[in-house]
Amino acid sequence: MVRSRLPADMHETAMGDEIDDDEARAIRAKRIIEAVAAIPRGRVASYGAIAARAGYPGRARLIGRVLGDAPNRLDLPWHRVLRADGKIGIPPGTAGYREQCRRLKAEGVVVKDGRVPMSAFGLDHDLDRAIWGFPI
DNA sequence: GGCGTGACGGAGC
DNA sequence: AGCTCCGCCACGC
Repeated sequence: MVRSRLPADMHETAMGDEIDDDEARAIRAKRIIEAVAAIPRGRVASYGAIAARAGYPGRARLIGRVLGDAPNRLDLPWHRVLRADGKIGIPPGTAGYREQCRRLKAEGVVVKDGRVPMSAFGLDHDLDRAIWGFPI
């Protein structure tokens, strides 16, 4: 059993439990998948927000990696994850890009030129409404 | 063990 | 809005 040397997984081993790199990857994937699964239908979140919510702040790129490896499960709303500016992260012209557009529009999310207005569909929208009583 | 790459993000211009 | 850098870091050569 090899202790994980992945820098960001050190907190996993801080309690003294021995884990190898594969297990560390599995834990990361699980947390990230759960965070993605928690995005409500018709709403979107940024890679960075999911990273933070999964316990990996500042590591937005990790989310793209995990989602890229994850199977295209129908029950995993991977399409609700976008760049911070609302743009689709998958390179335009690819099948994945078109699929993401399709799945977003299918649940009422507005996609214009490969971009979603985060102010209207991002989770902050709900937060602002909860705090202020209306979207700001 | 370097090195380039990327489904990122923020700052600066 | 767009375009550099720069920090980030797992992966595959």
